[in-house]
Amino acid sequence: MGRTPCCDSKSLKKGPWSPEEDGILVNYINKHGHGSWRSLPKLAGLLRSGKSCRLRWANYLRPDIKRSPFTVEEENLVIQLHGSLGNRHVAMSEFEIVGRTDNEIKNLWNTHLKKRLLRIGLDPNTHEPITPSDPTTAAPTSPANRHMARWESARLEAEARLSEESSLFKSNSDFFLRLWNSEVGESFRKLNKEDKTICQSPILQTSSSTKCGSVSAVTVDSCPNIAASNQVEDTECKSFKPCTKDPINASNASCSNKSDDSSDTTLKLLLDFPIDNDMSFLENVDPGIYLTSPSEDYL
DNA sequence: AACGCATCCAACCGCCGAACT
DNA sequence: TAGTTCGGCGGTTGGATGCGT
Repeated sequence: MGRTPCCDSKSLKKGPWSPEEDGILVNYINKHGHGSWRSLPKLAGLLRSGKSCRLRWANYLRPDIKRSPFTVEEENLVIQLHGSLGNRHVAMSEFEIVGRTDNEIKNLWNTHLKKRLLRIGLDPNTHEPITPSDPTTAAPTSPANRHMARWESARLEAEARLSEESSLFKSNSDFFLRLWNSEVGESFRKLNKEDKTICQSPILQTSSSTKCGSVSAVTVDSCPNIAASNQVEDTECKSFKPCTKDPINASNASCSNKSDDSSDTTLKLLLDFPIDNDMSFLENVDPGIYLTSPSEDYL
């Protein structure tokens, strides 16, 4: 019973890839496509596991990978998306951040962005300001830091929104085609077909850290207009507060049992995203604190 | 120059669901 | 249907490199 093993794993090579191996893999895939990763190493003449070949190709050799450093816009987008998607780096890389691998995004998050959030007083897991009552987090939460945290949240929110709006209007048809073909579209299709709540969809079930109830509260906090106008009354996911500034969240907005939700609604939610962020909290604040604001002090 | 520490990132590991026999 | 492998994902590791003392 069961499949036969593809090869003797003991004879497989591990560790860094040599340029020769890279060349063999690239040539083979260019000629034949990767096909079955399981049989690729044998057919290509590599002493590697199919898994290793797939990783090498996906994370390094693929021709559409950007090798340049992350831009500030990309970094901000990653932070923003992390608030919505959690650690679903693959979804970020495939859907939103073109040319970046999930591994790159993962590394960026773990080495830079997590620390950046901590430094401005935000919990990287929840994206909420760290409270003094939380004994596991030692970051200071002085009034100045809290202002900085909210300031940074609002700034990231606005930048991500502008970025997405611009890409949305640049290629509307392409955007919605991608949206429909993505997990989001699949969720809509399943929703209509099975009359189930999207909270039970594989998209959300597979998310380890951002299941239905853990969409970024900071996002909502920093755009109260949305929290008030777009918050979905939720029977399945008690704490779900979608901030529908992005397609993913737009889909999450159907987290209620309203199975008649449609892409029209999603589009409306997207387009209804308020232009004005509530920056009133910046009033009555000593302007001096912005001299060391995060935007001037990128880590 | 030598050392220790911090950071980066490619690659591996472990797990899970799908696919296969 | 059961047992096994495959493919894919998120988490983690460890060697290479940079930087400060």
